[in-house]
Amino acid sequence: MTNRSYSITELATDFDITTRTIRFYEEKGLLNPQRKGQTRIYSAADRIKLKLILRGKRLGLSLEESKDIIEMYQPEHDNSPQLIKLINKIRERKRLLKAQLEQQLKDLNDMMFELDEAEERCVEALNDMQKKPRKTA
Amino acid sequence: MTNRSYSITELATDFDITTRTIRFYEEKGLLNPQRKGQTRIYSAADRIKLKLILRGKRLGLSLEESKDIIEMYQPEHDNSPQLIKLINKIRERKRLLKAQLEQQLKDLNDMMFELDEAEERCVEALNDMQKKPRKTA
DNA sequence: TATAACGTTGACGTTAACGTAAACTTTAAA
DNA sequence: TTTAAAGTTTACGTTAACGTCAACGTTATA
Repeated sequence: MTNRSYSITELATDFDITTRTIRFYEEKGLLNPQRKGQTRIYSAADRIKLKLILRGKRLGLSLEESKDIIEMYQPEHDNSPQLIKLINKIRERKRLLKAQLEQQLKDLNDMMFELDEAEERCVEALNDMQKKPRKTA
Repeated sequence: MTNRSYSITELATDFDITTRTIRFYEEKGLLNPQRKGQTRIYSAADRIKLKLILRGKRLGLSLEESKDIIEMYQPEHDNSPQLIKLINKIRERKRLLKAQLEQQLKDLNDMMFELDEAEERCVEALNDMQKKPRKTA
């Protein structure tokens, strides 16, 4: 299933990006669609790769990092030393992601708290202005 | 307390950034340290602003957005319409941050899960290679 | 007094991630 | 058969967030 193929504009509208962006990702080696003549034909796998790239972006990864991660999903496991290196790479990446998320959670909590405080201060200032009649001294 | 002041290199080493970066933030209107002659003198408040900027960066905010947020903390609440606008701005920002975090949490969970799978596949492939003697056909 | 150590202001350079425009081909429909 | 809709390559432009000089001023200390 999901063995259909996609045109470049189809993917672009699906993911709300431009065709230029998709071609750019190919330029950078993140995608390698088949060709029918000149025209690019995207498979279901290509579509998934695109999804991975965009997800990476949302997480603050660079295209290079996303490329790295994509390559982890399709190991050319020729020999065991290569496999071991890949496993370590995956584990390291997981560590990085985890640390990053924990920091972001903390940052976001702090920021939310401070925005709450700021809002409160504003509301109180408003109330004070409503009580006291004028101050247009 | 914390009423001491800081030199630019002091702040730079504290936050592990360059002095150029700090001056750049000033250029963009995010900081406005006092001067003693030509030399910049940073207050505790300036230091906090810097912290806010860097936290914003970690959360994926642009400098413009961080600037916006910083301005929320120090309202020039001249009149109530202004205050009301600020309150709405704060609430909108909170909504944005919340939505963003939820997406990131989901993205990160997904990615972790998939990396776990990838790792497992690798480990299994390794085991298979260890059992079977050779395949150097 | 000279020579570091730290500060300053330009001003041009760099990188990532695309945007934009020109010039061209292929396919399908009027 | 022309024209419109998608596709292509090539190449230069753009923006954010700094990096990297160069040229200069101010302490302070050997």
